[in-house]
Amino acid sequence: MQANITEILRKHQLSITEARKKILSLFWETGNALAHGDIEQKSSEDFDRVTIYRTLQTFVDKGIIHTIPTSDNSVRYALCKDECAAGHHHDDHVHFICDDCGNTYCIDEVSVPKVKLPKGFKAAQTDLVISGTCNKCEQ
Amino acid sequence: MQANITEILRKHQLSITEARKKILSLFWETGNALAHGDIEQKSSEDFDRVTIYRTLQTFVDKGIIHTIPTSDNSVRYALCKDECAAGHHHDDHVHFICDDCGNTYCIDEVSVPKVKLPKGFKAAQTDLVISGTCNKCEQ
DNA sequence: ACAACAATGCAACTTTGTTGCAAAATATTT
DNA sequence: AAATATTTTGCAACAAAGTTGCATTGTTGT
Repeated sequence: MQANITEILRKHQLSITEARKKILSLFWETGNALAHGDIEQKSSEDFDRVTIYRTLQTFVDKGIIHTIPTSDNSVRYALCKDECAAGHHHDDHVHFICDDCGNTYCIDEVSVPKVKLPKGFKAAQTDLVISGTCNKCEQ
Repeated sequence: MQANITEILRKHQLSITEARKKILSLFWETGNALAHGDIEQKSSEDFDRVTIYRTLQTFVDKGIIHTIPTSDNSVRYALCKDECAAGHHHDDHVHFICDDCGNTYCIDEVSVPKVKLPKGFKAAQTDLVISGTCNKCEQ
């Protein structure tokens, strides 16, 4: 696993640093998406806020993580599938944000349906974000 | 038109104030969605920042406008259709954000497709946000 | 081990969003 | 139409989020 993480960094031509290893492993451990604030809480003793900003930006640029739009001004980030590369995101799955626990999931099983846009509109990226109650909060 | 705006406010049991009239008319004039920042730019001489925050929040609560999630920490707002009421938003249309000009459109012609979620997940709201090139920026 | 390069931390700053409270505006009552 | 009650606004002060430049530290390749 630890080997796995350095491998990912290497594959994307990033130098192996403590901050990057730690932040990347956070994504692996938690499984679901993280907001900047989440990461800051879980590693504020280890790293400066600025480093987190820059690391997340780097990961997005390199196609290691992708952003998930939200309506509450707290963009979430989640690991990309292997097909994503620098500048080419292919995260065509549904994202689910639980109103209860706040967790954000990538629903890989469901893919985003193709949508026909009016004349002149060209889609580059499609984001389907569903909010509601997740399977853990549901009784 | 001006009559129209006060009518909308009255219909939602809001007192008629300069700030609300101005902000609401901004939405009518521009046609497409506005971020808080946009409104601040277009009316900073007339109103305090705080008033804009509160007014937008009030409009969302009352079902006059709805939010559009984004990946850049700048939630946009757009006018709701008539069916929306306090606490009950029914904005099941697609949103389009142009990467070029930054404009955000409500694509009323296209409605958000129903999605089947894994067991235990219950959808409360579904947002389909497409980014790319709009019909004005497309040559 | 060394030089070249990249990443980090720090400080200072800008922007964005929030809260309490007094003043002003709007609505309601008589 | 004036007086009262209620709501909204502006201000100030603050908190949180995000950015930038630069010196220091860490990483990489030879």
